[in-house]
Amino acid sequence: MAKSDSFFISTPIFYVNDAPHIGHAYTEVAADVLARWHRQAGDDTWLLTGTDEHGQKILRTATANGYDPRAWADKLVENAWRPLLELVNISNDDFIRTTENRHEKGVQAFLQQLYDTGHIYAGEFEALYCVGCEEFKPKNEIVDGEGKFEGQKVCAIHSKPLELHNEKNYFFKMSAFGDELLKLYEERPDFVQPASARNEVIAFVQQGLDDLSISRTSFDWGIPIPWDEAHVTYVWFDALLNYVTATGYASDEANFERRWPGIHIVGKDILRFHAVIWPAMLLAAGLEVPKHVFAHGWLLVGGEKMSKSKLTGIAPSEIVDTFGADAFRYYFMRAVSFGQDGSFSWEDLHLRYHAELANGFGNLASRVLAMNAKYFEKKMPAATEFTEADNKIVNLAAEVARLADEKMNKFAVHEAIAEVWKLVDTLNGYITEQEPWMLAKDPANESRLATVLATATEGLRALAQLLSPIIPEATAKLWDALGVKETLGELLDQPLREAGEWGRIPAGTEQQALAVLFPRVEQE
RNA sequence: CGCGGGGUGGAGCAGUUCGGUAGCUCGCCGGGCUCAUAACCCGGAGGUCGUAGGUUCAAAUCCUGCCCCCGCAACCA
Repeated sequence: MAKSDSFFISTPIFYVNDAPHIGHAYTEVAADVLARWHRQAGDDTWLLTGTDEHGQKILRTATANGYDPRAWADKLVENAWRPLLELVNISNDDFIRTTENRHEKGVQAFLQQLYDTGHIYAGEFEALYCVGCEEFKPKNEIVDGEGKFEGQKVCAIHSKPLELHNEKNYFFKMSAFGDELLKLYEERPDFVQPASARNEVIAFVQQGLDDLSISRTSFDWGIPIPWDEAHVTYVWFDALLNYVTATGYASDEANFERRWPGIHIVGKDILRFHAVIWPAMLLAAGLEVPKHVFAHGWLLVGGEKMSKSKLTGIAPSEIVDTFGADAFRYYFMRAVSFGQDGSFSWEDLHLRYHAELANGFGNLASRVLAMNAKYFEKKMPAATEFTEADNKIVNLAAEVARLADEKMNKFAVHEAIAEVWKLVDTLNGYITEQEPWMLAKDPANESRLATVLATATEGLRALAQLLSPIIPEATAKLWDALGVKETLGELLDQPLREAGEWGRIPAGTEQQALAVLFPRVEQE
């Protein structure tokens, strides 16, 4: 069992052939925010992401473009996927590609183990196969063709004719694990989250599980089955194993011990693979199942799922170029209930950016630092006696830090942010009520003025800490402006769960000018 | 009888697990303030919680029927 403070979290590995859109970036950001939160809270954190590069479709696209598949994947990884991570500031600790040696060796070791222990058998398989799905179709996904495909059987998903394939396949005896899986869902209600996803998975498994064909012979772009090299491994079986091959399965026992089991953040479309097939594979191998599988929702545009054919697919750079990576991260984490579908619109983005980031947080930082500069020569004022109003801020900061951590632990990212934002709003109100500009008019009030501004400045410090997992760029700027690097250290080293501790900035600390954190963006 | 999500003031959402004065953000109206990114603060108007029944002292929340929207079937998290 991994140590209790181990926090290994993964995104799905992305199919290299896809064009990155805001949905991919959304998944990455969600996992990244959770990872940054836990990392900064002091947990032994590891964020994994990567790419899925095998399979018939990739082979076909590569060939069609005049590349060999490996070079094709290289190109896409470097031109599309790694840049996506940089664009939205993903702090991944590792990036695994399924074509890497460490992965292929691990997959083969896993297969061999399952084969040796009788979980894999050779079978003759003849069934209707969908090239689009890269799989033989179960009865319920085969429908009668219409129009030009009249009289043929077509795939319910792709609406294209199925091909009758007959091949020797190796099968994973997944059918044997139905009861164990149901027991797992029962005993660990938080294994699959949110609850709607769990219900779906349970209903699916209750229908009974078939064995899973895990090898292919019709093409060779994949990982060879170790005992029969005429076969390559089915892409999903291959891809799912990335979570363990990346953390040392069959290669680095100590590291594997330290990281596994992990937490998987997935899109709801690939929930079954992660909540059914994957744990069954692990159970067969005698390994621990994941801690959690969390399925997030879709981003909808104009009330519908994004679609390239309807031109609603949006490249993350379109947003980042205008509003910045922080705004991208903040917006999707705040505006969408994590686990549910969320709607995206430029209007809403524009609105929230200004109301919450620019007017709320950015302006708060700006007004406080401006007053420190104006009334205390750019130095941290020395607080003296606290009034009830000051104490309310102190208590709220501690409360908010506690609740935000609680919410983050439950994957309720949107609620955690809402908690922290209470401090932003309350501080803005506090300043208005305390009227430091009035106090400044009479030298007799100097000590009160210092206490008010010191309180507000400590509030900014707490906010910088609490928000750095979500908006790392802006909070880093704020940290610099607070001038606390020498006394408190780097922002990313600030213990998150103690963000509410007060009086940490020494009086007299020299502050720097603060650049506008969230510049206003003209409506197009 | 395929599976799933959803219908709450103008917009977007929370609340539905364990029934008990309907809440948040934006927008709108009025006022305050001037430190600040024409920002900030306070107050107000606006909803029979899709619909028809049922259970209950009490239902957005539980039960039943119905209507509507959306997703899974699209190279797409």
